[in-house]
Amino acid sequence: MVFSKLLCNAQDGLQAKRERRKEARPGELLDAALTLFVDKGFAATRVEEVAKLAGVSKGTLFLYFSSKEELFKAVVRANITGRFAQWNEELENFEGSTADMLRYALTAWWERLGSTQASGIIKLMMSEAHNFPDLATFYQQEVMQPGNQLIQRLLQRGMDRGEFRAINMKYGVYIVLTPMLFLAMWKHSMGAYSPESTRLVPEEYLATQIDIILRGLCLGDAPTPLSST
Amino acid sequence: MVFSKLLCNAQDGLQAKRERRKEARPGELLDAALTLFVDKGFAATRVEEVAKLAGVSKGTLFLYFSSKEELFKAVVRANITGRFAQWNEELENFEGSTADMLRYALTAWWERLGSTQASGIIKLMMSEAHNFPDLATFYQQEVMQPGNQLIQRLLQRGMDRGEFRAINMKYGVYIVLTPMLFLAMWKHSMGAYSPESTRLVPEEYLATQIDIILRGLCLGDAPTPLSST
DNA sequence: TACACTAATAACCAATCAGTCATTAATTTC
DNA sequence: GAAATTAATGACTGATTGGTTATTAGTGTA
Repeated sequence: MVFSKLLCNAQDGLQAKRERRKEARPGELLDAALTLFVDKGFAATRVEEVAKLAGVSKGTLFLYFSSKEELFKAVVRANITGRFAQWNEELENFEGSTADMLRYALTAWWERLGSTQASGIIKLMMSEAHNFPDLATFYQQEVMQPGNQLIQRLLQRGMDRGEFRAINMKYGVYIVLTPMLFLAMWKHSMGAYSPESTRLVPEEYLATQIDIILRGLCLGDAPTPLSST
Repeated sequence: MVFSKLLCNAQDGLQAKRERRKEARPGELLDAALTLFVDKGFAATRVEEVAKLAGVSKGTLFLYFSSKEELFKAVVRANITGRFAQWNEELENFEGSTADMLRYALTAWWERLGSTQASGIIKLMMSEAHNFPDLATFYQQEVMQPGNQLIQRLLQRGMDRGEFRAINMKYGVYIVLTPMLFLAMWKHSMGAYSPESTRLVPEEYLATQIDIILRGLCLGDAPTPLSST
């Protein structure tokens, strides 16, 4: 995070000395853009605000990014793509039960992505996908697809080892995906407006969801009343 | 739906005769606004487009709605608020098991809201809540809060009758809420960009989720490996 | 210190768009 | 069928903002 520097630049009103820092600018602009896009959405964010938060003029921003949309794409690329390598490896070498593996995967997701600013990008994508088809396609290929495969391998392991019951793989993936996406969305939208009594603590929410999923997924007789209508 | 009329008005280029229809205008404008807001989001929708789709001029729109934001509020009011009366009553008088009641509630939600244009409003609220605080508050009070209570009563019934195991009520509500919100979001965002092989069929998705939830919620021993890390 | 190079700026432009209002015309009344 | 009423219009305004460019100034070199 280059943020203390950023804020410093932006703050002092008295004609901050004009600095030439060709290397640092793109990263600082990207950080500023992430913050504002996450906070206000794509359309509502003004490029001039981004520039200001990064401590440069609007003209400078366009020196490094050819348009607002390119800036957006760069933010996504910088923050999400490429996280999967480490994750894949970790799970590849996981030793314990698949139930524990699922717990680990979801918890790690929360700690490394969900609880950080990066989760705002997920919300952003869900919110603006429809208005930026090419970005949606990019995100689908770079993020959703690898994520899907990762979850799928996890579930397959559980079934292969006789820990999980056999379920339709497609919807199994969504079972795991759903609480993650919900959490990322909720945190950045209605969550802020729910009254104290119903306010969600992310870690507790995740724990509950994991518990339900595992009860529903693991082998064993289905409990009491499961008659279909 | 007043839509055939709408489209007809909007279509024929040759100077459609100026009509005075004070009663019909608001409803037609509301329908047009719903369509465009759902399709493009609040910020990206131009009031002039709404007017055009409704077959009137922009000036006429402002004759019936004092601002774009008021128009948005009116759309929410017309499409979501007030659905709860019928629903509450139906569930109040429900006879069968609580598992069946949950199945019924979620299926009914899908048929009456989720599968219609109205689900777009849910997506819209999640997407733009942060930028329109007063609207978010309104939605929280008029939609989220009654919905919460409805689910809570359902879960309480299950526990009171010894069908569900005792769980923390707050997170129990989110267990039921999550798949609904996910479905509404997904359908209007990334869903359109996922490849055929992972494309979700809403009814099947819901059925899977209900199954998992009920296995996780209903009484009975927790299946095989549930050791915590 | 003078010069060359280019990072950074700020004034500017063109387009967009929510909201207004004087004017027009459909309908009702007498 | 003329006058009165008001639904509907569309040209206009003012504010905003993405993007451009001529100018300014920091930095390294000789």
